Amino acid sequence: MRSERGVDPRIERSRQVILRAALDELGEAGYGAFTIESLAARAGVAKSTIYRHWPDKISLIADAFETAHEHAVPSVDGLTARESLQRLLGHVIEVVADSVFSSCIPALIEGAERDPRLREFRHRYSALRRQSLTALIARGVADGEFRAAVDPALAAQALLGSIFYGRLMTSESFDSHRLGDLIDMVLGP
Amino acid sequence: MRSERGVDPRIERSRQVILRAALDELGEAGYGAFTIESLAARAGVAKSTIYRHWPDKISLIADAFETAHEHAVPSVDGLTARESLQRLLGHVIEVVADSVFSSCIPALIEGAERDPRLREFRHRYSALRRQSLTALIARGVADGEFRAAVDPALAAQALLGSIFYGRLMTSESFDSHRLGDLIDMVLGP
DNA sequence: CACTTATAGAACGTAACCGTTTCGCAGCGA
DNA sequence: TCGCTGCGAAACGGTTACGTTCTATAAGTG
Repeated sequence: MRSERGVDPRIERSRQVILRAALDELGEAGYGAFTIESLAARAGVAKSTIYRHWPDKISLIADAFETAHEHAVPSVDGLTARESLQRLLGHVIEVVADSVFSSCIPALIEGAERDPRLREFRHRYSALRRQSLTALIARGVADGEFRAAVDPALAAQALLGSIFYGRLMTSESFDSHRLGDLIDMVLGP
Repeated sequence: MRSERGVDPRIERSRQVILRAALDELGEAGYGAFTIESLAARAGVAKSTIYRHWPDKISLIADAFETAHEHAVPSVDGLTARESLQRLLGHVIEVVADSVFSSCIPALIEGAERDPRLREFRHRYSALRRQSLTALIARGVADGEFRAAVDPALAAQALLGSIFYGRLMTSESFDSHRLGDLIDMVLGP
């Protein structure tokens, strides 16, 4: 038995290479056409290596999403609620418009429809972001920055919904130049 | 050669049975796991019959969406813009929350990512609805029913986005009791 | 009724992917 | 250096779906 410290680095190295390739593959092939064999080819790895680390396709995909979940969220220290919103949503727009993760969103939605683990991840993923937005909006309402009648949770959903709707149902992503207008419209002055 | 009028009714009957079953299958299995063989089994039809009507899976799916596209949109004659919005969006909420079509939305999104024909359909489908909403909102703005600063297109996207975001990224669909609040928040008085 | 033809059902070869196993190698820790 | 073990590569049988072809049936037409 190996000691805790002296873990063979090949294990983690393989894991990272495979998980990264998994997101690429998922974005290109989609949830249904994602296969272990094509992943192995893309990652430059033997099929048996993948099966040594994960029991099945679902575990691997769920793992890949979890691992990629560490986002660089922009700092909002010392900003007004409106400025913070502008910055956070601007970041969402960027990520949703173009990133490895972005191209996986359709696959995530499709996968979440079939598998409870992906559904759980998707829910956690969206809930976290929505909650922080909601808290921020609530602060803005309390400070008189936004209209008093605004329901923070509903507003957060409208803002995020605008961005995701563009990505998922139309062919263009949200135009970041209109973010200010969107915030004004939903939250008022 | 047959006359134009005396077309064999078996053809159209088969088409309808298959297209209907295709939506069911698409909703249950998803875009990737959709197969001709499982569709044939579900429709109670021979595989060869399907291949006689469509050259491949994509054509069939695109056809199924087109055929199912005839919606019963509620009448909005003689209503104010706000009342019309309430009714139209209420209908969207119903459809998105629960219908054969609803369960196909994830598959449509996934499929649109892979195939230009489905992308085209999705775009047309969403654009139509968005445009009629936009026109309605513009009317409300012109009539002073909504805030003057409202951008109709942006508002339409925010309203629809709220509804679709709930369906696609969270586990709950939009609560129709909050529709009034949503409209008030986005469009003011 | 006699004809045409769409369909059901079965069989076919092909291809992809499954998940497992075996083996030789090379990177690793001690 | 030695022993361990993760890895690449290849092969395996099994399964599923592909798209095509054939035949008998039965529904439609005139």
